[in-house]
Amino acid sequence: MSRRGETIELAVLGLLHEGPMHGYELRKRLNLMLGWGRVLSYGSLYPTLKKMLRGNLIEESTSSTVTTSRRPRIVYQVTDAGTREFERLMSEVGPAAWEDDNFDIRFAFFGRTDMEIRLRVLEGRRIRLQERLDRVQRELQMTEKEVDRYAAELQRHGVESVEREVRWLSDLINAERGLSAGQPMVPPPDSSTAPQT
Amino acid sequence: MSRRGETIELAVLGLLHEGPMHGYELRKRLNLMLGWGRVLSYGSLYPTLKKMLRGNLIEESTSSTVTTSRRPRIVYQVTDAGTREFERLMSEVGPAAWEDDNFDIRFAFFGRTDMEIRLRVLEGRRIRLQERLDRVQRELQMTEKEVDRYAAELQRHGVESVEREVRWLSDLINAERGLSAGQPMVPPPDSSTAPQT
DNA sequence: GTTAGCATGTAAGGAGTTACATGATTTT
DNA sequence: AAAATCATGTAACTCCTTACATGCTAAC
Repeated sequence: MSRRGETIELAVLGLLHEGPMHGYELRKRLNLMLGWGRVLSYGSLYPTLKKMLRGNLIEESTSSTVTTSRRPRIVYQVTDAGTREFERLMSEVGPAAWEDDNFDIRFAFFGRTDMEIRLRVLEGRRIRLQERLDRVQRELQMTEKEVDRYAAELQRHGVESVEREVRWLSDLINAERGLSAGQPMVPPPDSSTAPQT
Repeated sequence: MSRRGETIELAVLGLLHEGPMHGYELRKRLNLMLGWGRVLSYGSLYPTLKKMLRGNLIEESTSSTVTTSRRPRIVYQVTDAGTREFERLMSEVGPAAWEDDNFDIRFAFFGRTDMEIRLRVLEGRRIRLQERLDRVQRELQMTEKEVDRYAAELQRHGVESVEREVRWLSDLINAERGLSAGQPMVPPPDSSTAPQT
C-alpha cells in the first residue's frame, strides 16, 4: 500500500498517451516534467519499463518502419490495460495522491481527469500542507529555546514557501469552482491555450 | 563519494552540539529542521546512531543522574572526533554541499561556519539553481509541442518557485557581503541575535 | 577520426521506509 | 483503566543510484 514506485509508472502511462516513445526520450520528458530536483536514472527507468511490459500495461514494437536509417529503437505504447490502469491511478483520492511527487505527476495530467477528482486532489493537497504549517507552528511554540539566526531564517523561508503553495492551490481551486459555476472569472492556470475540455 | 547518508550524520552532530540528547528527541528536532516533506523514521535514525557510535563520533551515557524518575534514556553527546568531523563536513564546498537536502542542513548550521565558506556554499547553490532554470528553459524551446494546460501551469509554478529561491539566495549573499564590507545595510536573515563570528 | 550525444541495458549496493516488537510513563 | 505518547530497537524490503558495459550515429 502507498508504494511510491507507482509514480514512475503513472508518468510513463501518461506520457505514452501522447504517442509511442522509446526509453531515452521518455526519460528526458520525465526529467523535464518532474525534474525539479530528482533526475531519473536509466537504472531506474528501464527495469520499470520491463516490469510494465510483464504487467501488460505497455507493449513494445521495434520501429522497423522506414522512418530514417536509424538504429531500430524499442518503442513503447500503452495497451488497453495500461489505459485502464492510468485512469484507475488518476482517480485515486487519498494520501497517495497528494504526497509531493505523486501530486505533481497527477497535476500534470489533470487535463485527463474529471473536475470532481481534480478538486478533491487539490483540496487534499492543500489540507496536507496546511497541516504541516500548523504542526510546525505548534512545535515552534513548544520550543522555548531561542533558535539560531540561520536556522530561524531557514524556517521562515520554508514556511513562506509552503504558504505560497497553499495560495497557489487556493487560486486553482477557486478557478475550478468558477468553471463549474459557469463563470470562469479568473481563467484558471493559463488563459492562452484552451484545453480540450 | 557524494554519499547522501552524511546528511543525517551532519544533522545529528550539529544538533548534539547544543547539548546531549536522546534518539527520540533528536528525531523530533530533525523533523522540525528539515521536515519540509521528509519525516525521518526510527528505522533510519537508530542504526545511524549506532554507526556513529562505532565510528566514535558520538558517545552514549545512560542518564543515570537523578533528573526525575524517568526511565533511563540513552543520551548521546559528541566526541572530539565528532566535532572535528562536523567541522570537516561543514567546510566542504562542492556539489555535495548544495544539493537540496545537504544545503538545507548546512544552512541551518551556518552560524558555526566561516563567512568565506558560507558565501561559497550560497553561491554554489545559486549557480546550481540557475543552471536548472536555464536547462528547463532550453529544453522547453526545443520542444515544439504545445504543452497541456495543466502541465504548463506546473512548469510555470516550478520555475517561479526556483526563481524565488534564487532571489532569496541573492539577498543572503548580498547581506553576507554587506557584513564583510562593514556596512550591514540590510541586516541579513534576522537582526535580533548576533552570531559568534 | 574522434568526440559528443543517442540508445539500451545490468549488477551491486546504499539509504531509508514499513512493519514488527516491546515496554514505560503520562494524560484523560 | 484506557489511550496517547514517550522511547528504543530490528528485519525485511523497496526504490533508486552508481558504475559498468556496449554500440550506434551525427557533428566537428
